[in-house]
Amino acid sequence: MVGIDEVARRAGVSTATVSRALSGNGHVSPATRLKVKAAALELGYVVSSNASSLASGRMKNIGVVVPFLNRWFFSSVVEGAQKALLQNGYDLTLYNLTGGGDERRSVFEHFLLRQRVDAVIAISLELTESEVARLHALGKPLVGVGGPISGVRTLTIDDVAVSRLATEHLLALGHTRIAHIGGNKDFDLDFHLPTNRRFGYEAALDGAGIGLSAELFQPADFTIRGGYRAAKQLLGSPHDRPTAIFAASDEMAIGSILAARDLGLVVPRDVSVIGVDDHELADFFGLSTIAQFPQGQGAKAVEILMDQLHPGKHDQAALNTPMPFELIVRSSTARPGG
Amino acid sequence: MVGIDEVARRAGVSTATVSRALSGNGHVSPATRLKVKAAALELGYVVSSNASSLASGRMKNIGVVVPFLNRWFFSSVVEGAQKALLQNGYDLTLYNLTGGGDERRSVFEHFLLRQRVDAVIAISLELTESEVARLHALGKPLVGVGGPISGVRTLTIDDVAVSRLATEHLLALGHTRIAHIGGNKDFDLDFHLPTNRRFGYEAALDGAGIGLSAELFQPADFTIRGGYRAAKQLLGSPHDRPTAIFAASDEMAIGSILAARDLGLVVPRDVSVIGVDDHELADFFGLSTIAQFPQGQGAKAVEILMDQLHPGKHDQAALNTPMPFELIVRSSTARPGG
DNA sequence: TTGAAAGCGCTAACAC
DNA sequence: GTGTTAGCGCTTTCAA
Repeated sequence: MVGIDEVARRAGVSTATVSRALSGNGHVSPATRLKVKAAALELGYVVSSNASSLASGRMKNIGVVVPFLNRWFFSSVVEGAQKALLQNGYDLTLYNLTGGGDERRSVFEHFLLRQRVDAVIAISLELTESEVARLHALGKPLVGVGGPISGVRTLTIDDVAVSRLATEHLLALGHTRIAHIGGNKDFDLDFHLPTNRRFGYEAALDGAGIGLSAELFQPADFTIRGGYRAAKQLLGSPHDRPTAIFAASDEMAIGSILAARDLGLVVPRDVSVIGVDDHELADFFGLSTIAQFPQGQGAKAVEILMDQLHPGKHDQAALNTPMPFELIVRSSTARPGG
Repeated sequence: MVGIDEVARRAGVSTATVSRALSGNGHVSPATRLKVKAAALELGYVVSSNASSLASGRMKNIGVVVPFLNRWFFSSVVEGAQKALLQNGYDLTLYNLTGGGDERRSVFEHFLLRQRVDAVIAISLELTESEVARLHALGKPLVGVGGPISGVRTLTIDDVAVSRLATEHLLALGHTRIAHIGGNKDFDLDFHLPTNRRFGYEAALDGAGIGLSAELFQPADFTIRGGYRAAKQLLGSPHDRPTAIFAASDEMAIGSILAARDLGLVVPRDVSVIGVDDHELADFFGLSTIAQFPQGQGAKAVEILMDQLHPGKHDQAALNTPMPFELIVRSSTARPGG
């Protein structure tokens, strides 16, 4: 590996100047900078991140903690964050908590502590108090995406508004018997969002002067399979079948569409279905949905961290921008009986 | 941050001894080791990975390069690798090439070179010659998973055997008009496996004395949507409709099942469908498939790297173990007309 | 604007 | 088995 001193010699300057020219910290005359960059390029020099980090205290590395990796939302957020980090010259170190237990503990008690990251992004994570404490003890910037972490700045769509919008879309079409498939209590512990989505649904019905009825709610686990089961329950009822279903995730909505088909119902003629996410499969199934943009959320998280890490370097990101969402109407929703 | 010298003072030993006791390198008396560990725990000491890496040349970090993250196979491999790395005290730094172009170049020309990783795992990546050259220039262990990299040890299932097995399953059930949905040429450039899967299919038919016919092959892009389109083409044919479809991925197989349903065909009565992967949705759709175990592949890649990084520490992993696969029969395959 | 030199916190010879 | 000490390769005062 070629080191900084070789570059210095080649460029006829000191190592200090090379460091300044390449990192952009401190002033170097344009001429020198050019010489140094040329020398570095010719020699194929790349800084040793360890030496640089040790000397400067900057790691150029962000830790990203996720509870799962093989779910659309999580991997999309990571993808968005990765791309943004790359552009800023940062690495992304991934900590996947799937499996829980020991792994989870060692991530918080060991891995995150070894001075390897400048900041942490926690995705849809419900953390214990001691975990939050450890994170704060790091003394490093921390931002959450998609899930509430007590005392931590979190990027998330307004779940109440999202589900209200979805429900209002159905109401506007003329539906009055609207079922909801949302998170069950177990899930709630980890995400909290199911509850909020339920609130929005209830608020919308309320606003339309429609009473809630318990048999129009089914809990499920945010998967296609879970949505399928829940929808079968709702649609199998011989009396007063709902004419529309609002599922708190696209995967559950897709499960609902499949359940409807298996019951011989035609979507949207017999039942309308709307989800939340704009999952990659939503388009294929013609699913109406409220899109959220997880990659944008990942990128935004990075932007905020960069602001904190390099104050003044970027335009200060508005710290309380709510994340955008958008109703996308496809072919799974229509007027009842239409 | 508490440093090694504080621990040394607290334990009444030198920093060298602390280093030895904590890292397990070099000999320390059991009594001393205990004292040191206790002191470290009390003080909440965790080594600075930078200082450690700089001094030792070991990064305790593996780079993982993936072309996509939000596909089941990739995220599963990463998950498996992550878990195995964690157990070995290693971090995982992720490089996602999605988007290609600039990002891709900077990963190879910058990020991987800054001495941050001890080794690299490349997942299903078709690399250019110059990229392979750069990787080799790192002088670090390198292992591929699921895709062929010229001159690099790669972990993969035997695609020919896999597709032969799938096809033979259909043949054994009595099918003779067996269609195949495989990769198209564009995809081939990146993966190569489609071709191999097609070979196995052809070999199996050949072995059964059944001639190939061009209209029984449809290219697709490994997604549900692609499989759906391809299957519509195959099953929509008014004459000599195939009685079975072997799709080179579960996602395409699921697309085929949905296409069959939309055409009014019943699976498996009118058409049998088999895929490859054992995707998380396979079970839900009752899909017969050849399972591969991506998490196991990720874990295996780590095992091999650990062997190379710490010779003698682990049992030498047999370097040429082919990755396992397994026929899983569910309800999407049956005797023709059954 | 540039150079000299003192560390950053740890590991690994080398001595004892 | 343990301590002493010289770096690892860079960044950053401080002086010039």
